[in-house]
Amino acid sequence: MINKNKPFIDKLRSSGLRPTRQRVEISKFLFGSRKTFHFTVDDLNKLINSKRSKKISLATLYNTVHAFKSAGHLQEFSLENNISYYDTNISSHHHFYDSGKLIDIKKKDINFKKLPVPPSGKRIKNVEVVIKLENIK
Amino acid sequence: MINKNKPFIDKLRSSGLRPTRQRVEISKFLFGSRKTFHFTVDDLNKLINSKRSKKISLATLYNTVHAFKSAGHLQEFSLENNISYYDTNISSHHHFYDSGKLIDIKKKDINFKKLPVPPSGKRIKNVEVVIKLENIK
DNA sequence: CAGCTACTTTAGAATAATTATAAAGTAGTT
DNA sequence: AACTACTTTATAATTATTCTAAAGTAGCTG
Repeated sequence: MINKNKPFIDKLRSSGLRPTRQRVEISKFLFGSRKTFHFTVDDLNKLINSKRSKKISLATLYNTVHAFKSAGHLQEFSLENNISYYDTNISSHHHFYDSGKLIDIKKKDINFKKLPVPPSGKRIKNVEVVIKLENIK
Repeated sequence: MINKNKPFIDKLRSSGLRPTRQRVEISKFLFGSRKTFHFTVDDLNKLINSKRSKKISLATLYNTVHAFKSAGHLQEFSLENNISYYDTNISSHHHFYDSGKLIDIKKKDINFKKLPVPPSGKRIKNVEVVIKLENIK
């Protein structure tokens, strides 16, 4: 019973975060399924707080998402609408982007024939590809 | 004398925009040099309005930048900080991104060996690559 | 060129995502 | 059980952007 939360508690502990009720709940929500997904803090607020009697404050959602990002459990990115999107898929991969919606592209589905040399003193941290789509009329 | 503004006036007219004093000034600032660059509306505000007695209002800067974007004279994109960046280089190209700064990568410096097939009914509008850099320690 | 009309500019208010604040609560240690 | 540092929370503050509506202007048209 209490064991059901163990992996989430461990994940928090190993990231230097105390396993509070709120963090465990958010953790389960974000990492409890094999499926990865994209979300905004507003999504998270609606999805987590609609089904629970004890609401988690927006500030805590922000705090926790930032903590997870710093710990490397989430990837952040921003689209044209200037809202932060988060991705529970932290393996290197790419995206289709079509009218506000994101679709994952597996890393192996994009290969480079040629990449530029970074400026001196710098090295490549990661490569992000966004393929914008439009309707075929 | 008045001719100096002709190319900017023409550019505005051909985009269906009336050549107002404000638009011509902004146009000269953005497109008056051979060098392309990246900027935010806040940058534009500081750079344009610091050197002029007749200030251009922020609302006009936003309006004009949006109009130029719609006309295809500017490219918009967003980074992690949820601010809109604009690029006066509208040819297809890519970017290095390093601690808030952007460096252009020529299109020819990135080639793909493999790209994914878009979902049905959709086609690729464009492909944007951002290469994040880090310091070599 | 006077007058008209639709398009522009503008100051300021409104909005929305995010961050800051500081008081109350809690985890983990002693 | 008590203590302390870390957390949560409601709320205020901040910031980029958009909206509003009134005043100004460009480009006809007669």
